[in-house]
Amino acid sequence: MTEYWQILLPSPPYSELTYERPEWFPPLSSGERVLVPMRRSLRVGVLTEPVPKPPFATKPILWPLDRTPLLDAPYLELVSNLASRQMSEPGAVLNLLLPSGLRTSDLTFAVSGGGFPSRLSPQDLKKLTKAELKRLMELWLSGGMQVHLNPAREAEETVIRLLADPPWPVRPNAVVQLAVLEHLLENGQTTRQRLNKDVGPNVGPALRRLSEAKLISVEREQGENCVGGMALACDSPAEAPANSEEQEAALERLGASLKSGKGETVLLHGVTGSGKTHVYLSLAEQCLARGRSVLLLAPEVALACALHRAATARFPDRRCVLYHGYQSPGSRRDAFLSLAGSEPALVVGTRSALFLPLRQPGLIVLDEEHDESFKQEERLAYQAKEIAWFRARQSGALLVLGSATPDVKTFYAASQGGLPLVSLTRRVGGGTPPEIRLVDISGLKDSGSPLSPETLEALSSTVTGGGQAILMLNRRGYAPLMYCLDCGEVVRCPHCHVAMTFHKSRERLVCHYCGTAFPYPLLCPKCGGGNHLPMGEGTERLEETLARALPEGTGILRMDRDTTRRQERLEQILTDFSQGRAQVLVGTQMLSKGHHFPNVTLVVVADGDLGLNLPDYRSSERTYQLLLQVAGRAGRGNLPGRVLVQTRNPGHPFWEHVLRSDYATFYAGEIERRKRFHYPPFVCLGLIRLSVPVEENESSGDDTRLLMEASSALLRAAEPCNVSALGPAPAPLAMLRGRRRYNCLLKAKTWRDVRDVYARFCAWNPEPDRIRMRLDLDPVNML
DNA sequence: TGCAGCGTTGTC
DNA sequence: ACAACGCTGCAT
Repeated sequence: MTEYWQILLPSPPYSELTYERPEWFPPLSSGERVLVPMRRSLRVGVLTEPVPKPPFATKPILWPLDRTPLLDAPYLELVSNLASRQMSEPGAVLNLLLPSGLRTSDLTFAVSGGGFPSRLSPQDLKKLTKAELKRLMELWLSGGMQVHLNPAREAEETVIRLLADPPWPVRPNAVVQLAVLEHLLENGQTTRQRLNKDVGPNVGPALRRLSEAKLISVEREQGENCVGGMALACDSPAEAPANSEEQEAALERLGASLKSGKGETVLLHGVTGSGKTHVYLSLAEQCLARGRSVLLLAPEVALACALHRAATARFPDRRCVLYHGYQSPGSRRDAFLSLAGSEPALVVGTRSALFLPLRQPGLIVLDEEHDESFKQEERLAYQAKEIAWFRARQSGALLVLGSATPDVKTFYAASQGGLPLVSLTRRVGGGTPPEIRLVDISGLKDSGSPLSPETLEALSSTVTGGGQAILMLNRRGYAPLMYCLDCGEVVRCPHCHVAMTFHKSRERLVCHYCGTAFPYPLLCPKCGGGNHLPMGEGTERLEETLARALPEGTGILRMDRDTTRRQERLEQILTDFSQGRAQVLVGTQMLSKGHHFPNVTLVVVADGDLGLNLPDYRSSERTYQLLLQVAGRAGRGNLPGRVLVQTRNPGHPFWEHVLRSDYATFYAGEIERRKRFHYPPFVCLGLIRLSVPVEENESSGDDTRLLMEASSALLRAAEPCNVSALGPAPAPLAMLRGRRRYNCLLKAKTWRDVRDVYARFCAWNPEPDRIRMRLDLDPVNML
C-alpha cells in the first residue's frame, strides 16, 4: 500500500502538496525534510502528515535530507498558527523561519563506496535507476552519504565585515568600492550574496581591492557562534553569589512553578540592580537539571552577548548556544541543526531565537520585557511575548517576563490577577537607589552649551573625584538641522521631507528615516548657497563640547549607532569604559539598557523632554521606562549614585513619578489615563497605514477625493462590528521614501474585530498597486 | 491566418 | 519563482 504525505514547500509557491513515498524508502516521520520533484526542478519540502490516496496523480519523494526530523510537532503547530494569524501560507512562514541553507535544493551529496561517484547532485539522483537508488539508500542509512551545501552557494555565504571607520582611503571615483563601504556602514556585516543583490553583481573586484587594503574582511565563517567574542571586564563572577532574602523567595516561587510544568507565565518585577540575571540563571540551572531546555531572550544583540557570557561563566560544562539575527548564515544553520538533535540545551539570544527548533523547553525568559524591540514589524510580523507564551503553553514551560519598568499592559494583567507577580524591591549588596534631580534648562540659550552650569559642575567634580559618568542624549549625529544662512531653509530629505542630520566625521547629511545620505559640504538645494549653520545637538557634537568643557585629559567615549556599526567596536567601548580607560560615556538610549558599570556615580540626561511630546499614547510610558533604565546605571557598585535630568519644563506633573522612581505610582496614573481616553489595555488598538507614491505632477486634488472615499469606506467597514475608526489622517511622518502617508486608528473590543475591519477596508482599495495598506496591531509607534 | 507579447494560472 | 496556457494585436 503506497503511503502519501503532505509536504510543505518553504520556497515558492509555498503550497502544501501531496507526494508518494517510494515503497523501498525507510519509514518517514513528520518534520523531516525531503527533496521532491516539482515540474522539472527539485525542491526541499517538510513532511507534515500522512494522508490517504489523493484523487490526482502524485510524484514520488526523491530523497530524504534529515536522518532525524528537523522540526517536531509543536514547531509545526507554531508554523500553522503563525500562518493563520498572518493570513498567509505555512510554507511562506517556514521560508522566513528556516535558515537559507536548510531550504535550498542547491545541494551536493558526498558518497563513499558503492561504486557511485563521490559527488552527486540532486539532479544526478533523479537520473539513477530504481535499483541504483535502492543501493544508494543503504549507503545513506549506514552513514556513507552526507548532504552538503553546494560549494558555489557556500561561497555566497562568506561574511564581509568593515574593518575601518570613514573617511576611507579610496579613490573618490571608485564607485563600487564606496558603495560597498557605505552599505557595510549602514547595515553592518553582510554576506557576499546580499552584496550581490543590494550593490550589484560586479562587486568581486571591488571586494578584492578593499580586502587587500585591509578596509574589509572577507571570511568563510563557520560554526563560531559569538560575533566578536572578546572577554569583558564586567563579566559576572563564575561562582553563584549568595542569594538575597528576596531572591531566595522569588526563586522558591518560580522554582515551584517550574516543577509544576503547568505552563505558567510570571512577571518578575525587580528594580534595576536587584539581581534579576542571577535569578534567571538559577532557574535555568534547575530547569536543565530536570532535563528540559532553556531559552533566555534579551532585547538586543549586545545584551544577549552579555547574558551569554554570564551563562557560560555560570555553566562552564554546558554548551550555551548564542543566537541572533546578525550571525552568519553558516552559524545560524549550525545552531538550528544542532538544536534539532534533541538534547536539552541552553540558548541565549534575541527574539529570532524563539524560532529555533528547541526541544522540550522548560523555561523561557524574556528579559526587559517592556522593550519595544521584542516586536518585529518587517517581514514576518510578530510579538515575541506572544510567541514565547504560545511555546511555553505548548510544552508546559515556565515563562518569566522580567523588567524593572514593566509594560503597562503586562502590569495591568498582573494587577487583574491574570499573571502572578514576583517582586524584587531592593538592590543586591544593599546599594541605595540613585537620587534623581531635575535641572531646569528653560533659560538656556539655544546657541550656547546644551548643558547647564550645574550639570557641567557635577560632571567635572565626578571626573576629578575619580568617578565615572554617563551622559545620555537620545539623538545621534552632530546636529539635527542644517540651516542655510543665505535663504533660511533647512536641508530636507527629498524622499521624506524631514530635516537631515549632519554627521560631521562621516562628512554627510543623513536622513534618519530612510537612510538617504548626501556628501557634505554641499550647496543648498534651494538657493545654491554654500553656508550652512548646524543647529541643535546630537551625541557627536556633545562629545566635542564636553572635550572642551571638562578638565584636560578626561577620557570621553561615545556610544551610538554610528560608533557601534561594527560589533567589535561596541565591545571595545564597553570594555574600555568598564576598565576605566575613560571617565565619561556619551551616547543614545543604547547605553541605558542592562549594562553593568560599578564605578558610575553620575548619570546625566541631557534632554529629558525628548520623546515626551510625541504624538503617541505611549510616549510617557516610554520616556518613563527610558529614564528609569538609564538612572539604574548609576550607583551599582559600593558608591551611591545620582541622576540629573535636564528639562525645559520642570513643572510638568510627569516628573513627580520620575523623581520618586516608584513604578507603582507612575502605573496608577498612567492606567487611569488609559482608561479615561480608551487606550490599551482597555481596547484593542490597530493602526492602518496607508501610503501613496508622490506623483510627478503633484496634483494632490485626486488624493483629497481619494481620502474622502477611503474615510467613508473605513466607516462602512467599521460600523457593523462596533469598532471606533478614525481617519485616514496625514501621518505625523507625512512622507517617507517618496510616499505620502496616512493613518487610520481602530479601537475595538477584540483583535478579531480589528482584523475584520481591516479585511473589509482592504476590499475597498480601488488601486491596490498604488495605494499600499498595512495593518499594525498594537502599534508601538504612531509615526 | 499565425505567432509574438504578456497577463493568468497552477505547480502534487 | 517559474513555466505553461490563453487572449489580444499586428503583419502576413
